[in-house]
Amino acid sequence: MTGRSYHHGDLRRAVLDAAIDVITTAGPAAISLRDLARGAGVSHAAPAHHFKDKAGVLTALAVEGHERLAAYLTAALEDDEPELRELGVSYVRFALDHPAHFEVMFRPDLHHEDDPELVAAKERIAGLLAGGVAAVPAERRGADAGLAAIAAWSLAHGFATLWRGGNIQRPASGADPAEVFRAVTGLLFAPSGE
Amino acid sequence: MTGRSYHHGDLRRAVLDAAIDVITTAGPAAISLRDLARGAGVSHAAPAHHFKDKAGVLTALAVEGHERLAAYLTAALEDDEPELRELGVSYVRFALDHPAHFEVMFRPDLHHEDDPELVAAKERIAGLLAGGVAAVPAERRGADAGLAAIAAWSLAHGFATLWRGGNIQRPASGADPAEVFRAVTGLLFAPSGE
DNA sequence: CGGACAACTTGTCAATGACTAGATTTCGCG
DNA sequence: CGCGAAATCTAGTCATTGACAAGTTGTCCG
Repeated sequence: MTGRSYHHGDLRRAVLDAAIDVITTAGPAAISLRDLARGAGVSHAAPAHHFKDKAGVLTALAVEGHERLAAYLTAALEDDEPELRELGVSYVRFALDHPAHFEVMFRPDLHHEDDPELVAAKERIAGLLAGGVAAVPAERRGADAGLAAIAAWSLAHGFATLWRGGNIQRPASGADPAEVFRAVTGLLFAPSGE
Repeated sequence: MTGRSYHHGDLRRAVLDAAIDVITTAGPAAISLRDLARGAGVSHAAPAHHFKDKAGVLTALAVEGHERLAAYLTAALEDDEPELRELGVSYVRFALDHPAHFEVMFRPDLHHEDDPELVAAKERIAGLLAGGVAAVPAERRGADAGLAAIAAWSLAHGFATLWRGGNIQRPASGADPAEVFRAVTGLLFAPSGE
């Protein structure tokens, strides 16, 4: 090894990390393959060898995001007595912890929609959510588990999205959004007391 | 008037409509100012006079979207005995009727965030939602109206977003998403029967 | 050691966003 | 009515970008 020469070592990860940075601070519209290449110290065409396209980079990010989300959700489900609420809280936490991934994951126009890895990752998430909801006792989630899954996912996803966009006026400044979300779920899933 | 000559007549609207078309079919990442100009039959720099920027076009679209959404929501609130559920259904219907607007409205990185018109339009929506929720009898929405508003908004927004992204497996193919959403709200807001 | 393969570079091309200067038209206002 | 200012649009330019092609360097395996 003659110092950093021809081969980068792990260009793929370097590009992904740089993309995460840019997206986090300036949004997905601001990424430029050439800029990512510059940041990694390689030529402008190097990234194309790992991700065929610009969309390829974002597709890879989306896949990675789904994988990380899966980790969050499985952690919440590993609890002895999994609660629907905690599943949602995990979802929200993921969105806040990994904003760049979250940003790209649900933007089909930015990536290769039919990428097999992406499709598989999406299915895994859907399965995790459906399974997690179904595991909750029917008295606490209604008769239709499928509908309950849609409700839970919608609530968590909407909350995370709106919060990130600054559309939700924070009840108490500096409040932990995940805690706010917890309060919201309490309101919805147990309106008759608790 | 010597036929269509120098002045277009309503270039602003023509550009916006063209943008709506492109976004609807290919997403916001696919718009190009020059392309929009071509579609309107004007020179490549003409749009810049109505919308300073590319972001300016999207900002205008976001403002317009908020205005249309406000119309949907006020219509739902004009009911004699406004129901929280119908407010949500209106929200979902708007998202499905005007996908391009909806797509842009919650994407801060695409427009000029501090545009006064945009800020005002956003505040109007937030006010409508908060007011609509507060008008619902406290027994049917819990004690904390602010929290209820967040819940309702999150649910409707998440559902609309996920549906549009194809993340929700349609319970019955061809089902009206707004009806599915109605079922979802029934599940959440009245879990103890109804 | 030799060739196949992967990783990277250099060069190129059309397209784009933004900017400038100038042409044409409309409109306010005396 | 008429003139000048402002609005609208055109034409030209520049740096940047994504994609592609062809060549270079390094690695690995038989």
